[in-house]
Amino acid sequence: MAKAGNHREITVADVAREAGVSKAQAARALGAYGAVSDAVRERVLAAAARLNYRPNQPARTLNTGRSHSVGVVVGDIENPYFSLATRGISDAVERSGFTVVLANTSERVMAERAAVDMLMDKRVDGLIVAPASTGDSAHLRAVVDAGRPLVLLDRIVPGLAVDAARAEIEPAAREAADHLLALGHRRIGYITTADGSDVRTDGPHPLPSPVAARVAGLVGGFTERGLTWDSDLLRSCRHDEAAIRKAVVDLVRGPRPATALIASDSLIGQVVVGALQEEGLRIPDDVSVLMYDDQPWARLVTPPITVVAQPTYDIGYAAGARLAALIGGATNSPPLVPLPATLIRRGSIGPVGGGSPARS
Amino acid sequence: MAKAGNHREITVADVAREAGVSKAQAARALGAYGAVSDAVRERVLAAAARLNYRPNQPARTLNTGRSHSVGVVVGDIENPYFSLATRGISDAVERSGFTVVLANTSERVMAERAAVDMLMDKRVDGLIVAPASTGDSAHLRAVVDAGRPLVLLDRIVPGLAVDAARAEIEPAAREAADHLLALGHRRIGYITTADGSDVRTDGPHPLPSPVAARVAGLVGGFTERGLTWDSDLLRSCRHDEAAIRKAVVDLVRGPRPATALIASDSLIGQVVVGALQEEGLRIPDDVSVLMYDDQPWARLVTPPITVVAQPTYDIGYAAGARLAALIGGATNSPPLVPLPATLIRRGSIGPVGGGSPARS
DNA sequence: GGATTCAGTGAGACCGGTCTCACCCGTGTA
DNA sequence: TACACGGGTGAGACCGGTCTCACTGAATCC
Repeated sequence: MAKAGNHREITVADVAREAGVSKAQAARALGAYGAVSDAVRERVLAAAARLNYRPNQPARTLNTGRSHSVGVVVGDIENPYFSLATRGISDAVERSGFTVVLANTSERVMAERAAVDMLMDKRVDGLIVAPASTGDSAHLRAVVDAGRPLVLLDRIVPGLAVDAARAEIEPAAREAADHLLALGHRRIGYITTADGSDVRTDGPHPLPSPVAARVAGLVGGFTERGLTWDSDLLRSCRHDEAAIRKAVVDLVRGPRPATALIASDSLIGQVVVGALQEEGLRIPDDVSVLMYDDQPWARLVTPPITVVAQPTYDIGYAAGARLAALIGGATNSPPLVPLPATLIRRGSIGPVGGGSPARS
Repeated sequence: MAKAGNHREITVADVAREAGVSKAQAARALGAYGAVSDAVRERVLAAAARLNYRPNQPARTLNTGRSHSVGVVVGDIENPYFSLATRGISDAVERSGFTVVLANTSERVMAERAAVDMLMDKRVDGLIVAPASTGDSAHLRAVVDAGRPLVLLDRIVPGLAVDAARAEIEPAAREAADHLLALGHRRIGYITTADGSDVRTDGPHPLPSPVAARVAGLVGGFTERGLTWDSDLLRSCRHDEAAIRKAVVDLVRGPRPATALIASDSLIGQVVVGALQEEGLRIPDDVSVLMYDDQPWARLVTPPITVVAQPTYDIGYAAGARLAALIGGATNSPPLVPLPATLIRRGSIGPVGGGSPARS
């Protein structure tokens, strides 16, 4: 009585008995493989329908090795970037008959490792991971060593030769930098929540993480003009509203205030815009704002926010489609290419000193 | 060579051989069940670590019947409501060692049925479903008949006696109605994307879907004052931006224009605010706006939007926690109670005719 | 001191499918 | 007519775990 299951599960054996054929034939008819006569197939299918038979996937997985599911490991599903990308992934893989097993990591490498292990134990057919760190990727290497298809999302891991679905950020970042510089901005604050270790403002970026690409575009604009971007203006804070607010205030109220602020994603952008409003600073008269990731609300606020938009859904879809192809063993499927990101000029970037001084 | 798996999987038998014990003992040590001497356990664990053994979950599931995963079926993960609720679910069930298998239905009952079937086939230990329809719930009934724990999210299905994690919408809806009525609004448009069949404006609502609860609160405010809400003002459109825009224009530009608009969720709210801006109508001077579901951007637009906020994350978390308890067979776990929704007054609702006439 | 208990152990059945293999039988071919 | 071929069939091994069961030997009991 402990288990409510007085409904014993219907198995192929039951169906076979009902249809008056062997278990093997019933399985063949139900699994649509091997040779089965029309008469037998019909009888089996009818019996299955009568008994309301449902196949046991884990049993099937056990000896085929295929689970028809893919693992998706993201930092945080409540982040609009990831939820939209996940939708794309989901749409793509479901077309190929896969289901999505989701894991959040809260951007913690330890949680990511645990999630990857668990998904591997579940024998997912493939994995899509938005790696929390560019270093510390032994668990990802283990995935490819085990021969399980892996596609990265949004971020690249140096030295890990796997496909990555992402946007080509740097040109748009550069365009945005040019836009700001042309309007006289020199003190441009950059606010991100990535770990400091992920961002390098020095030296070349052979395999940049998306944040590094954003920063690289900015730096490129400065250097081309013989200027240097003051890297003190880079604020890498905890993913925490108060920390972001503090960074904003620091940047715009400091001794040498920033005249423009770049938010590394839309979650940060929300806080930046809110903090500026609370500080009584007008956009773009007092402070110009650029946000990464377009969101519907960016057009709704006053002024509408200038953004660098990524085709997030498409990135997710491409990741899912590519993974499905890899699982299918399709060697002819083209590898992933970065999708273009575009600068959308709206009203949140204006000339330096466009308004009356905010203070003093 | 077709299969890349030259790395044959390590099994308990391999570990047993390596440790010099029987398969049964190795399994017991690894699975932490049964009686095992310290010496054997130590040897087995060491051997497992040496061979880098990982358990095969599907095999485990096959004969325990437990997959340690729960299915989550939502309309659309890219909807902020669902992505936040999913995060809550995920956090809750992961605490109990479950992983989340996600399925989007695009609010189509057919897709929902297919998703539920697939998840049942995968032998998920329990299911959380945001049902697309209040009717047509045979597939959900089948879940409970099969003895598999089920928790509904956000919506209720009449006649289906299962827990539902949701907000108590009606009081807040009523408060919002009173707020609008007190400011003189009589022509209040309501825009939703639910199927028309889900909304009843007539008769009692013993088990209302959330949309019905929202409408019921509105209607209640009218009837208490001896007024009637003109149900022509209810627009139930396809989930499609153009359709929503058209509904907005119809309502505010018709022969007897609405003076206030209620958006049934934040996705609709975005479109409503955008459409109003494009129409050159000022909020709240020309049209007042109420939105369901608070979103960070609602505070950012000018004026900030008055909303009915739900504790979405908590609703998801409660659903996940309850499901985990049900799976664990905990009969002492309290059933779910609706969480309070609250009206947050910001600046988007004003008196009727607060501004100069918009036209004519 | 003999009976009882019980932790510890290994053999092997079992979960519900898939798949190999041997076999049957009707047809086409030499 | 003898033989090869191949679709259709059933018995049973197998996937990788769990779990029952019988058995051992040491500790406990009377």
